[in-house]
Amino acid sequence: MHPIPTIKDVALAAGVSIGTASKALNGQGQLRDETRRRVRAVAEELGYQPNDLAQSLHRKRTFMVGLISTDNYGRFSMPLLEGIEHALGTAELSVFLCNAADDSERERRHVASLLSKRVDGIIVTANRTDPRPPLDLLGSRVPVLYALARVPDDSALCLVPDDAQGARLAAEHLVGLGRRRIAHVTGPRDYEVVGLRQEAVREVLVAAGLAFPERRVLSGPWRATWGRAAAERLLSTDPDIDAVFCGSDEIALGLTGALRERGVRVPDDIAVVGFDNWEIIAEATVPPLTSVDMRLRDLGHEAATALLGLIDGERRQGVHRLPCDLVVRASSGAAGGAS
Amino acid sequence: MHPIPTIKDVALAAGVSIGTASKALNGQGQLRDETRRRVRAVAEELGYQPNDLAQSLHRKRTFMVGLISTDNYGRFSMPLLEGIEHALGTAELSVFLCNAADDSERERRHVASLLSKRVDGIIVTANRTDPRPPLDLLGSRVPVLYALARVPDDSALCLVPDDAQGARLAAEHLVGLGRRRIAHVTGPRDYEVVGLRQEAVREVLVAAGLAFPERRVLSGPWRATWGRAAAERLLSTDPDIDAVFCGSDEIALGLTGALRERGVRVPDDIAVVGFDNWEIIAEATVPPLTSVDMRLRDLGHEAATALLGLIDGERRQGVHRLPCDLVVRASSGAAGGAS
DNA sequence: TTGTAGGCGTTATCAA
DNA sequence: TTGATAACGCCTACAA
Repeated sequence: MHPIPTIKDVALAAGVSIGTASKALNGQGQLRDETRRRVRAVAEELGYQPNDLAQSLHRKRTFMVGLISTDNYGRFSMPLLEGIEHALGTAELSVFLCNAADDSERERRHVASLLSKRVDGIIVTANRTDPRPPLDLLGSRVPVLYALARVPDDSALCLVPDDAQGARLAAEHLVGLGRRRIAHVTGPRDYEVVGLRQEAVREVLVAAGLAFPERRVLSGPWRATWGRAAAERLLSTDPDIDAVFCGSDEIALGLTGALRERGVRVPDDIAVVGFDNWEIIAEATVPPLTSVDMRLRDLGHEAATALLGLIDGERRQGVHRLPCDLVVRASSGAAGGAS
Repeated sequence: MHPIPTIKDVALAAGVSIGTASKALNGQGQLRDETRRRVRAVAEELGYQPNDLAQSLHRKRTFMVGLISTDNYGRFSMPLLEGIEHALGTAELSVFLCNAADDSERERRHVASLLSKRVDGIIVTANRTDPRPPLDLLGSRVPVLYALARVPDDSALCLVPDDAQGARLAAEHLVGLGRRRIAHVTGPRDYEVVGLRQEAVREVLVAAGLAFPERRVLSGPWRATWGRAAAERLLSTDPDIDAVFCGSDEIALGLTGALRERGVRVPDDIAVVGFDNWEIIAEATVPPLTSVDMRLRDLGHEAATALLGLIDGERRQGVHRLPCDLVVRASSGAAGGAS
């Protein structure tokens, strides 16, 4: 039994023709019950596994999709992957992993390979939602969906977190807790989300009749060290702030640590809210960090489901922004937040 | 051009037979140069992409491999994935992602699916190196390789980091810097690596004529909060220690933060070394953390390469332990470590 | 130098 | 109720 048994072997062993064996195994056509059972028994015994390649050749679907990621499996990819893989897995689709690592040449090669394999669709993921060039489909018409990524093309379907809404959640949370002088320590200005979130915060504060002067928006790298530096700066230039909304949990971790070392009590003196809800970081923070959750796993799930829709001929397009959650822990000083 | 062009379309458009077109495209057989060129030109123009499924059907290789991960894309998966995908990508192999999430039923289904697709091989990854049940191949003979995972089966090929050697690096580093009273704050005892590392540390200390009493080995969860708790415990029960080797960077982060808040200077009073070299964490630590690097990306690369070997008929087996690195930063107080 | 025919493993149509 | 036969898209002897 060295060679993998084919349907031919099954047919032979069961004493029927190939066609009959096929019907028996797929429950097609009219067969005597006994025949069907016999064929199936033989197949079982031989450990017969239908050859997907041959099947795909015949149907017009392969039940395979490509997943092209343009970042190096960063922190965001994982929950996204999980959601995608979960949704597709339940639909019995298989996923091809392709890491293009921002190299457009590799991306082309991956696309070519996927097309050769006749995947039913492609999902493109990135680690930032700023527009990227559309995937070059090499003339093909495969359905494509962008998750946590955006392209300038209006006919494309893109799923991204609703950063503005997430920021609003955070700001409203702090305002609702009575904080009046809120600072925003965020990432580099050339990230679209930095602008979106900042505007959202401003709207909330203005609506609450609170000030939000320029000096309370501090922009720097997405790192813990920047959080520390920002803490120093805030304490020296704007010592009366009572809350900080950070653009990432890393920043919040650094900031919180620096505040504590300076004797500032969190959340009593200054409440802190992060963004990303990266559990490891949020729970390593002291006290544990209230943070905005982009629900990337759900986004991945949604993306996969939407791709299935596209494959089935739906025509959705445009940029869809999925709502974020706020996960409340102790750092913001909300009642019961002592997680 | 709605339907994807096949070689038949190319042949037709080029005015040759299918066989001739095939030869022209693959550089087989004897053809007039002009014919070859013409066929290729037509193919190019039509955007012809050979159908991999059809090709795979009669070569005996699909150039696809399955990647089964049994953890939920944890932190270790990322570099591992990267290494694997990179190595296989350069070899023009495609990777099927399968997250079994420790559910043996899902694992079976994934294996069945992979076998149906006639993958050339399978890589199994986990997040801990304790023995797991061997993959049930459903009777098939596909080459399998375990990366960052181990099975009790001696004929299997498993690649894991050399935790003992890594721990030795850390211990020797500290001893070399003159530290004499070294504690080890590590993970749960039921992890194999916890025992391996602890033994390695002991050997190094004993060889250096240093004591390593039981009370200096503190075991708990792999989390920052445990690091904090351990710091308290050490300061109260064993206040004269001058170095701590932590079982993970998370633990080290928590421990270091707690030490600083207690007024202990790191590294002057107590040097700290972590394990994992998780950059985000190591650099969020104050001061930046010296840490053992398991070189997972290399391990992934190695794994993929080894799998290619198995596919080509090599017969490697057994557990191979790949050496770790020590990445020196400021927390251990080594000269020049002020990264 | 090129075309034909058979096969890779399956499914579906149509006779028998 | 079952068995040929023709695809699916491609490759490779072998024949012309």
